[in-house]
Amino acid sequence: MGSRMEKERNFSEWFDRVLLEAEVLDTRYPVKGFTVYRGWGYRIVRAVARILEEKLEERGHEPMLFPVVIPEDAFKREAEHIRGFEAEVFWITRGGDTELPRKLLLRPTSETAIYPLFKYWIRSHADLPLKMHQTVTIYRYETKATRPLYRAREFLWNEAHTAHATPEDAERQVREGVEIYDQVFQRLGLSYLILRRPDFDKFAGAVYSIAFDAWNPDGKVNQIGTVHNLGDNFAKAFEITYEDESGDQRLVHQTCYGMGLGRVLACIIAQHGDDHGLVLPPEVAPIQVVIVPIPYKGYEEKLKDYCSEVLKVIQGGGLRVLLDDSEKMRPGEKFYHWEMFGVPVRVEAGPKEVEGRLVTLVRRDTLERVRVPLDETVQRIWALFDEIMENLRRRSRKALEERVSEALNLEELRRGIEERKIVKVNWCGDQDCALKIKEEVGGEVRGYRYDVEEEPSGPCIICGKAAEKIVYVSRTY
RNA sequence: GGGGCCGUGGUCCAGCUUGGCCUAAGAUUCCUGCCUGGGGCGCAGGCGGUCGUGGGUUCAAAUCCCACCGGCCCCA
Repeated sequence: MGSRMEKERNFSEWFDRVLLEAEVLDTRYPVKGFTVYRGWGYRIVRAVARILEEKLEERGHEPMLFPVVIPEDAFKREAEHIRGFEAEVFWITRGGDTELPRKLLLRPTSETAIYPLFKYWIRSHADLPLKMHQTVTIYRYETKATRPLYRAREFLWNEAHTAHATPEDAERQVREGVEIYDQVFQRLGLSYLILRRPDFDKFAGAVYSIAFDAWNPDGKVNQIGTVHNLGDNFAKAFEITYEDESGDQRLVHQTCYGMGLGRVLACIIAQHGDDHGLVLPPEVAPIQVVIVPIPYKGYEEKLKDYCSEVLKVIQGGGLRVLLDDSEKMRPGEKFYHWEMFGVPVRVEAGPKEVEGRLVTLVRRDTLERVRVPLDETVQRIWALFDEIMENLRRRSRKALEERVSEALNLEELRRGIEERKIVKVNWCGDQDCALKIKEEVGGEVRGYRYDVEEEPSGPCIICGKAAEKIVYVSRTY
């Protein structure tokens, strides 16, 4: 492809092209809202999932796998929850040509699948806390426009569900959930705001919700994870009780949290990518190092031997490496190719390197090159990985900071949203004022900072009454 | 929920207004061969299309009409 791709100028087009050319997805599957993960994309997603699963299991979450179908009666147990999801449910009403006596639905999230079993598993305080997680696909009949990775009707996520003896322990668990997600996202070099959602926007059935809103080049925030305190709402609906030390039956307190793996992938692509394509954090790159030989007449044999040696050395360093010795592409073409795929480090080896027993290293994030001795190569690559991550993290954080602005009146807010900013405003806490904001400027009140205390700097931007919180307003996916 | 735009070999797209010279043009990709080789090189030859799907109008439809499927954008 000869033409330029400009991420900042036309994000949407850039994104679609990267998905296609870097073989992340094939969006041509002929059903709205359903897409195919191709090898490169799926390997990245699995790497992200692996990091998360490891962390969850370190912290005592047991992996499980629940069925995709939920019976109608279980789904309808918790009133708020139904209200939140009913409009988006895919129903199974027939088997062959038999009408099912009991309708089934495809999970839009798994609370109502899992909690009836929690009731079996939890008998006494000794069974608590109960912590599980699963990585599965979920199904939501989205009525808004679908978008690959950002908003689909089938998507991959990991969800964790926990049950506790006390509200305090559930509170502690919420903090743990936030911490785990924060650590995973930090490892990927992503930047986001951790916001407590306003009550009108919390998860259906929750007491409150916390969300990770990541910045996106087009100015719409990307919700990559949420953590909910469910209180005893579901425990009441599903009669999940335990016997405490004094022999009384008590309701459990629950939490759940979910990470949208497709959205995390979108976030990696959107935050780190550049006009050459993907830029992958080394930890999740399917191939971390690609060796590109630079042939020259009369050097064929020597070069081939040298490249095999380089390959062995790098493999010996525990790196996922590919020697691209195909003759289909010229070196320059290979450079562009592997840059599109986001391979973190390229190793070039030509006549000069053969002579001096050197290699040329090129880092993907800055495209800077450096020539180093072969016997230092492995350690230099590992060091480069650290530098790349540090740079990606710094760049992304700076981009977030530049995207956040403040507004003291509606006009400033409108301008901020038009400029694709995430705008801080004073808010009284009234839902009507939040609705007014959306009507007037098109951005939504996403909530207030969870990890940082922020005092309002003036009255509510809409009604002028005393402000309760500083909230962040942004367009959304 | 409302409005607009779009769908033509793998990809990007011309043709559609004014139906017939369309047996569908071009670029790119892909295949064969030669030549190359430190940033998308060059030459020659070749493969590849139910014009999104279904119906309708017509002597004649990629082109006009209807429905559906899929995609994009804007607004609420």
